[in-house]
Amino acid sequence: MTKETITIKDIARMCGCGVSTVSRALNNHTDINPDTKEAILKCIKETGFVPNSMARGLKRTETKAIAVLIKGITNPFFTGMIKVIEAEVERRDYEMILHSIESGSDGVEVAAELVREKKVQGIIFLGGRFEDSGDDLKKLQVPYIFSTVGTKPENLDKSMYSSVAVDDVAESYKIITYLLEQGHEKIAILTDTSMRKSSVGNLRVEGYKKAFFDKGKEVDESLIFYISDYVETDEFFSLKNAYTVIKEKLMDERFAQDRFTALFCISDLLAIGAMKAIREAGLSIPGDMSVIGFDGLEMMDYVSPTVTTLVQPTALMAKATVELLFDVMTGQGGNEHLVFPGELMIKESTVHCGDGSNNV
Amino acid sequence: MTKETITIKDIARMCGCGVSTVSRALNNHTDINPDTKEAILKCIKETGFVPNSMARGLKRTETKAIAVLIKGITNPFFTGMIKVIEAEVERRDYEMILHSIESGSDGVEVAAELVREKKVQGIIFLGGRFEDSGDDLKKLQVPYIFSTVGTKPENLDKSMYSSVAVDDVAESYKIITYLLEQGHEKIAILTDTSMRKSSVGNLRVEGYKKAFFDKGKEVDESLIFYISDYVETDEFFSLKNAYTVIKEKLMDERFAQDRFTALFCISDLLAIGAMKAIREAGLSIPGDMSVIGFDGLEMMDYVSPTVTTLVQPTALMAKATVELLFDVMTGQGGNEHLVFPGELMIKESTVHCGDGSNNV
DNA sequence: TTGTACGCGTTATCAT
DNA sequence: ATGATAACGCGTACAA
Repeated sequence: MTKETITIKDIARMCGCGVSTVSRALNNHTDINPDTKEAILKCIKETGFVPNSMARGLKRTETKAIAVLIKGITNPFFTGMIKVIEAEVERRDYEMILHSIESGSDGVEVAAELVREKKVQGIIFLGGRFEDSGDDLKKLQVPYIFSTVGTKPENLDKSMYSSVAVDDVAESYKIITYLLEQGHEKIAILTDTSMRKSSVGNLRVEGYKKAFFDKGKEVDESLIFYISDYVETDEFFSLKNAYTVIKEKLMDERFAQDRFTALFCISDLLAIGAMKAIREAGLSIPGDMSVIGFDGLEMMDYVSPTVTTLVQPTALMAKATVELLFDVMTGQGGNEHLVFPGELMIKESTVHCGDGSNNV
Repeated sequence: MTKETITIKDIARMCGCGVSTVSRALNNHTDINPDTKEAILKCIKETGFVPNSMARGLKRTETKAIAVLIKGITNPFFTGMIKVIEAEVERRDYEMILHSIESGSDGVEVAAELVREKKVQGIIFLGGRFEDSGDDLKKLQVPYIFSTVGTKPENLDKSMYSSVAVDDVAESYKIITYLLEQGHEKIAILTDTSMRKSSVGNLRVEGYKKAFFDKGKEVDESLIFYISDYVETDEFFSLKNAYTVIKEKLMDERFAQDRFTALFCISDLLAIGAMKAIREAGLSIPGDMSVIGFDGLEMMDYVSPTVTTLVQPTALMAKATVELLFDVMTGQGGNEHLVFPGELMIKESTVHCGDGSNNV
């Protein structure tokens, strides 16, 4: 029952050779007689011997492993990317160590620990915020890449890391321009927080303002809804938060003549939450209110009405993330910053302003 | 820049003591002067020293780590549980090694590897199928628990493992009974596959049949929709699959007089997909068709109409999973099989048969 | 209570 | 091409 742990020494003894020869066979070294190698490998297979990775890691400088640090594991947007990343990493015969980062921490400490303890060769940060992590990141001894992270570290040269993302400002600009061209004037944006300088949310707010500016329109700051003003949580991107905020907004303005006619939510999940509040206020989508999300979750095409959203090419981005990281790891290339184009998928939740309103 | 790796020796030298004293301080040994211990811990904190887990694992028989093997990481139902499990494991000062299992494999081999290489002390299987894994599981040297896994291993005594789940048969029975009492007679069920004997799907089909039987009604086998009959994929629980199957079913039966009036989808995701197909067929929910899901995803309360679903107490189940595993690991208790009660949350998607139909 | 020295299983260096 | 041996960083007898 209790299989005695079999070591490299046992193999050596059984094969009548030294441990170093066995090690050579294990690690595909060239300086070994093919015949002895074959004999050893055969013996290994028979005994079912597997090298102890602890001992291996203790001695080896490098392990074939990378780490993926995900902030927000409940977000379908990220889990969708994990699947692709996992496949890509496995294809390269590397191990992927997956770690979920609790809200509050940025995970750089976890990353450092992973480098120290598990000797991972590279790190993928999936989501999260890193504006204040420059100094900690500098201590990281391995290449790292920010994938779909809007908040790059300040205080850190761009040549020190790689990144893969969409252009948040430009894509947001695209969205708002579309709404403006549909005749919407009072366009609200639901974003996370104004507290951090360079969050994804603020980048998208930047695009929002830019679009207004370029059309020669003024921005109504009161139409920028910050979730952090209403709820006390780190998990901004929740259905409930969006619901709560929009509910309150619509109560305030319900009887105002000039309610906003379009709402851009900076994530699809927020859009789902917001839409419930809009419906409960007795407003029809898109008749009374156009809604746009961001991410391109599969789900947006399955709810009713289907939701216009900016689709991020997640599969491509995930692939590029792994490819870029490995290129840097193997020295085949330097750090790069890849920007992928999003695509605005027009669905049922948006119409020309005034169209389809429910006053039949 | 390049922070030289700091070891226990460095700490010993800096504190003017031997390595064993440092080790004692690290591992909360009793035979150490509280003062020296404090001084050492202070020094450790200042230097940011962290013991190398590889070296530690090489020496130690046991590592404070458990593994969580998740099948279907894109499923919000599971990721929601991960968060709780993670917190609970951390609270016990253990490391949680998270591994996503690709579809096709049951992950038992991965588990064995984790035991061998990472020396994990216990394993949580989150989702998946294990009917044919009995023999492989027997070789596992550590306690393991199936959490929200409907397909327990055959050919393996129940005292060999623990489990946490709802009673799939009973909860399904509850759902169908409710529909029958609402006057529905032709009730369809959308399930995954008939190929495996004891899948979650088949357990729920069993409850479905039982409910009919107990009401003295006959089961119409043609109303049991198996996704595997229509799509060739391992990922049965996808929006798209549900959509495809129900779309086809409604095309077939659209003009039949006796279309089914209620649909029970064995997961909430399937319900979302199915509802799109139902809407596209020109049918109203719940007017023409009542729909019920299973799992209790938060999202079900945010779509329109809100969807009646059987809520699984995920937080409780996740906590119980960790607690039970640790009890077995520490020898504080034997293997157990916990069954949690689900709760049928009635929402807008279900009505009494005939009520609210759209022939105004 | 504390320090010294050895061993955990593997890889890398060196001699042969 | 091969084998002996020294590390890797830590835990722990054992000695003091």
